[in-house]
Amino acid sequence: MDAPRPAPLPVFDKLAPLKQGRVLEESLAEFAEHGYHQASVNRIVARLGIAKGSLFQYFGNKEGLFRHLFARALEEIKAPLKAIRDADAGEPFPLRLRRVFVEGAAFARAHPRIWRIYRRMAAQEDFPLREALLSQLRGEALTYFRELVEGGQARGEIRADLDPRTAAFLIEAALDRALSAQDSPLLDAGHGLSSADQPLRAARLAALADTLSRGFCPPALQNADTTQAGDSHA
Amino acid sequence: MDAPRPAPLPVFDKLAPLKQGRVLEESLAEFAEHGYHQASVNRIVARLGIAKGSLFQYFGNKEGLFRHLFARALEEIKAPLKAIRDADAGEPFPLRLRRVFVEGAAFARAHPRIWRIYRRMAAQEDFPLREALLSQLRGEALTYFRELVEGGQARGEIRADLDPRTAAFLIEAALDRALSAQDSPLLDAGHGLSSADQPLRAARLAALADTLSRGFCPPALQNADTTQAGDSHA
Amino acid sequence: MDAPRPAPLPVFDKLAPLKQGRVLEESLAEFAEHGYHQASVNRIVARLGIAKGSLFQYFGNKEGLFRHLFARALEEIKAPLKAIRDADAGEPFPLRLRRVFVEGAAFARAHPRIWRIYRRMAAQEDFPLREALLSQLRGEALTYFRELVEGGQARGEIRADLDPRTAAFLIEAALDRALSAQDSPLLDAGHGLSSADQPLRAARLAALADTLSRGFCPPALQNADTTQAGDSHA
Amino acid sequence: MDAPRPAPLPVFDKLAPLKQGRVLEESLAEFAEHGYHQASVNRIVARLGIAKGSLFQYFGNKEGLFRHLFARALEEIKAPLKAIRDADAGEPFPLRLRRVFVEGAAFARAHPRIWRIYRRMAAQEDFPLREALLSQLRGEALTYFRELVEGGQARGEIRADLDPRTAAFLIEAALDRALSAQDSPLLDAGHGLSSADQPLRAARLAALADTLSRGFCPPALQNADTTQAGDSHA
DNA sequence: CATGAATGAGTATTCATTCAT
DNA sequence: CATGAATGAATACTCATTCAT
Repeated sequence: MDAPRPAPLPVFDKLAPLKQGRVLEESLAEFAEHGYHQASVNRIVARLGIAKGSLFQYFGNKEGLFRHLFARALEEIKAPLKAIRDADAGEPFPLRLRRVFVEGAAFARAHPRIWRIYRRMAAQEDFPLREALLSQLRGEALTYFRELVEGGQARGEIRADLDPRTAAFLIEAALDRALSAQDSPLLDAGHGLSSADQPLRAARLAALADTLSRGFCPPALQNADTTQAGDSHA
Repeated sequence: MDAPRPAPLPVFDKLAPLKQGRVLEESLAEFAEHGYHQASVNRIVARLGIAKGSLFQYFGNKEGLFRHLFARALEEIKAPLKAIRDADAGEPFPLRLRRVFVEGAAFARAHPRIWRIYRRMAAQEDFPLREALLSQLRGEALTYFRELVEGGQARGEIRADLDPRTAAFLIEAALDRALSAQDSPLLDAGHGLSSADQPLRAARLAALADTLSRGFCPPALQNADTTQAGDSHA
Repeated sequence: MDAPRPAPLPVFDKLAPLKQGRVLEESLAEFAEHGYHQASVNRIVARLGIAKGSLFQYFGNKEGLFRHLFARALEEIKAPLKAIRDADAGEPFPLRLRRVFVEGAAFARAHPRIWRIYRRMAAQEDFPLREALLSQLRGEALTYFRELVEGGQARGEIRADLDPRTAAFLIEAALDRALSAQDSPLLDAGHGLSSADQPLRAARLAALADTLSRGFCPPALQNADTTQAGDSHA
Repeated sequence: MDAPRPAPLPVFDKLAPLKQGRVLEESLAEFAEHGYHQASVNRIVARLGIAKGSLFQYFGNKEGLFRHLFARALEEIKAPLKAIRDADAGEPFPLRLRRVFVEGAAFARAHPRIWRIYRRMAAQEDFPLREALLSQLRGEALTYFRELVEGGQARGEIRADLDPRTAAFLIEAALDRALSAQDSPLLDAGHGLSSADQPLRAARLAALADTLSRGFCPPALQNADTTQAGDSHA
């Protein structure tokens, strides 16, 4: 379960990139729809129309498939995430936080299957890679949020006595829930994040970010409202 | 044989309460450890040292066991949760929010298996009862938080232009993550909530609540700090 | 399977006759509906609202129940069957054969559950008692039919060169199928025996008997038609 | 996974014909010996010495196996049955009826397991395919018999006032019982059809056919005995 | 290197039978 | 003597994994 197999998978890499793509696509879909244990190798090869043995030749076993899959997915994700991260270095904190929510939501919408797998992994103890990936991903996110906060403090936009880790924790919690609510009306519970109405969603995301921001700002800045509108919504 | 089996399970109720307790304990543990699908009836009866048939005589089938389990758990939970809810009606909002976090955390610590099952249900699409329970539980929580906020607004402790739903959403997100972080260092990521140090945990919880509160308060009240200490921690 | 247990069942006999009756009724129904193996002791006790252990105390086991059941059923049946047998000793053969069909059909209609069990027993190799009961019942029937035929021969109503066993075989085959067709449209296949129209059924039964009779009669009697009408039917 | 699985079973068809044969043989035997519900997939794979999963890979499930089995059996049967049907179109009715009995009996002897399964299906209400197959098979048989009779009527060999359906019903009943009697002394009850003595069996079959024929013929033909011998037997 | 038939330990579930109360 | 909880071998069925072709 936590055995070796960091194998470089020479077999799969030699495949036609087109086929590689299809394999990864369908596998990703299966894991997103059913989670790790409930995902069925039989179903994957059926979707793909390839031999069952091939998948095992490519990846050794189910876990190998998942590891490879997720590793590849992470690579594809890194660039856009880094882009979000670096794009707005100079702007004031509340705007940056808004952007984090809005772009984070856009990202989750753009990669719904990866997002779903990530959510399942976070809640399910027996996912392979859970430990490694969770600590890495979350670590990066928290570090980023902390730096965001610390930057704000350096510029006096955030009160100095706020522990950046506390702020980062809240940001991450709110963002995670907001993104989850997006594709599950049950989790959204009427808040509007799972609505099909894009402007409404944007407004709700902004409201969340702004309300958090307010909690972080020094009293002096409280009136200087960075948010033009209030956040009442239909 | 072809009924939907909402039956009142007369068999199990007649068992010696001691045995009932053991059965519920071990089953709860199995579901908490493995989730619904991965939980094994075989393993449960092995843990219990009883015959396979017995469990089916008690609950009809796996889903019946789970439903019974969860129904019982909910009943046991209701009272303490209501107690938290009603205890502090007269106090100022920030104190009430703190209490929500502290008591919520105490509750999750006291019922770690129920909490785990709940988290799995929220993330896993194919849990039985998921829809019903999630909408009920979350609905109640959000309603409570909203009323908390609206009460604060009525007393001028919270700015009037804050949408109570936004506030409730943030509270719920933060609380949920805080409670999850408690029993999983991975989710905690060094924040201190999964630490064995109870005062530290309490301080961290308070810090989360206070930082949220601050975001909700009107500017006038920002200085009247309800939290004596800052929230820096080792 | 062919073990002892001819036991006199002292326990069951001491029960209140009313309860005895219910037990036999419901058991008979279960075996008629599901056959021997598919019949469920669980279901029987559920129908009866008695303890599972009781049934085993009464009859030892499932097979014991069935044996007792069937024995009792046979006893109840004997009298009416004998009545049919003896009622018409003086009449001409064709009339007697008609009566056999009509009264046989009436009997099967009056005791549908016993008839069904009998049919299942005849086709299913692993019914308990199959051997004993089948050879007894069929033996009696064939003997009766043979005597019927021999009586007819003695009176010159049936040609002398007809082997009575052949005739008896045909009668039994036709009767058995006619009775079976009565409660199964599939077996009837549009012939009218499973119809709700009683006169039609009677006509069809008579037609069957008469056509057989004709095959048995000596040429001289062929014109003296005992059947007023032909047998065309809607 | 949720389809009704009318699937063409690509797996089994690719097996070595020798193995295919063994699988079908043993399965057929199991169903013939025990009927549908009492037949055990475990037992079948044990007989075959193959893994349990294999059978399910071939046929999907127990019912799929049975359906395939029966479909194959029907195909193998069709040709010889049609041969019987068409062989003797020009001959007089009594000879044709004899041939039906003799060849029918030969057929049942050649395919005893199929015959047994058929009998069980007819008596057991909950066989898969029962309705479809019974109505089809019996329909075809009755139609054939009716045409046989109508042909006889057209040529004046059978009296015009005989309802062909009545005649067909009797033929089918007698034939069915005769075939059943062949492999069960119990059903035969000393008539000679289950005897090992082939000429005796043939004589008894002929006697049954002839006696029926006689019942169908017009008076004028009664003396013109198509059967050289009477039908007395040892 | 692709194939896909073979595997068998695993799953949930049933049910006649026993026996302590 | 009635009770009904306990039993466990039986059932049909699944699925990741292997390996001969």
